[in-house]
Amino acid sequence: MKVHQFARVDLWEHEPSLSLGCKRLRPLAPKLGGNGHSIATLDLKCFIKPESGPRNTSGDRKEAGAQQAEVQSGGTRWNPTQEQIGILEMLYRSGMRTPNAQQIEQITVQLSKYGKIEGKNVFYWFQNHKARERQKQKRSCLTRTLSVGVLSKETHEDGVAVKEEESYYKRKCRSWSVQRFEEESRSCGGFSSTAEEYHEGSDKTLELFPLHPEGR
Amino acid sequence: MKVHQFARVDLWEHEPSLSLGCKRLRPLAPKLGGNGHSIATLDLKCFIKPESGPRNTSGDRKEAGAQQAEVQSGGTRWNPTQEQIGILEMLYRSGMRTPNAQQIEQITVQLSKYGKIEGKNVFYWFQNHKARERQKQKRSCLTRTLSVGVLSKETHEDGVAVKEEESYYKRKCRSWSVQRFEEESRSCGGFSSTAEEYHEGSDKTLELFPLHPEGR
DNA sequence: GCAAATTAATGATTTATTCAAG
DNA sequence: CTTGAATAAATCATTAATTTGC
Repeated sequence: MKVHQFARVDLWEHEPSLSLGCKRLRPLAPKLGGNGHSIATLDLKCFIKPESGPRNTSGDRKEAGAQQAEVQSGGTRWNPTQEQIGILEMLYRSGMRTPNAQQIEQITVQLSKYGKIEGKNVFYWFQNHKARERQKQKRSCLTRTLSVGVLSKETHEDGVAVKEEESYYKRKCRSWSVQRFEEESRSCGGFSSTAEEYHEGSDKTLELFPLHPEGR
Repeated sequence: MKVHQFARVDLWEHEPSLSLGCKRLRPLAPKLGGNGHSIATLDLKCFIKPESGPRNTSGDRKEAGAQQAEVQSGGTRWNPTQEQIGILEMLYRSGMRTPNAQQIEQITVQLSKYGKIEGKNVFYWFQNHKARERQKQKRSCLTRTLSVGVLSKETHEDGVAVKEEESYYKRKCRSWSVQRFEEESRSCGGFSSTAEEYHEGSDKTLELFPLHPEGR
């Protein structure tokens, strides 16, 4: 293990312009742009832009010079339109789970036709949808203690073949009475029919994009 | 390999335009002063740029000399230099825990003087450092049931809770038969996951940045 | 001493939880 | 109650340390 020893670095020595505080900060252009940067083999959220934070109810202080973006319709959280949701669900059903940066970008571009939207919304949507789907499964599985046992085909949870050794789940007890189901849940019939997600033999591996390389 | 076919929705009909969402609009005003919650404006990773793909560097084993930073280029993972680590730790000690986008950007700019680095590295560093600090605390707390606090010297695992983890790791058989004991102990009082802030002593009066309000 | 074999750290991602707007 | 947003925990993967046989 290394022992860090630092040599009195003089932080912020130059660049007075970065005057910390809530003063003014220079634009700081995003670094990408230098050389060939369009490879994009991976990676994701580059979409959560600074700001968009909830605005302070008592006075939304924006510092001077802030050209503040387009009105954002309220500035709160994204409120997806039906079209947007429809498309997202379709993508989800088709197997997409964790879109990478470019995919998110593309999706965002498309969805923006139907309403205001940012990349991070897309990113979060997939995160949440995936998580809640899983959650629902678990709960469902628990509720009806079915022992299907048959379908352990393990759906492609991720659009990509899940080569997980399965048996990863071993989360601890949570609020729901679940817990002891932890072990079982993933094998609880690779997604029983309750949810409307997968259904229909769409081999889900249809993938609209080359999904994330994802070494795992 | 599978051939991707896609759904009927004619998504992606046009060209991507590739402009990456990461646009930084408003400067963002720290919410601080708010009441109980509202994470102010934290938002983060807008730094993981698409690219930086892992590059297989056959060979290129760098000699572990006194210093090896700088070139780095290889393309694998970030390998912080001592200076970088020093600065990061200093910031951490001064109270910074979850820097927002701008802060990350600034830090990155500064740290790049000492070696190649990207914003996401900074982001991850804080995430990991914070998490591991907590983890260590927990472990420590568990090990010695006392709460004398202070000292936080080291980790003498007296076998109290150190052995259990065998079962926790059902990784694929790695070569190592490790048994790392990183685990829970949720019962370790005084350390709920929603704990406020974990300040180890230093009463950061220093604040290089407007510290994150950190509501939670 | 040295390099392969192990082990400990820790960078990078994904998943689970939490919070609160609507 | 649903779900967008954000954070924390878990976990995967690679690299530096360290140990070990020569």
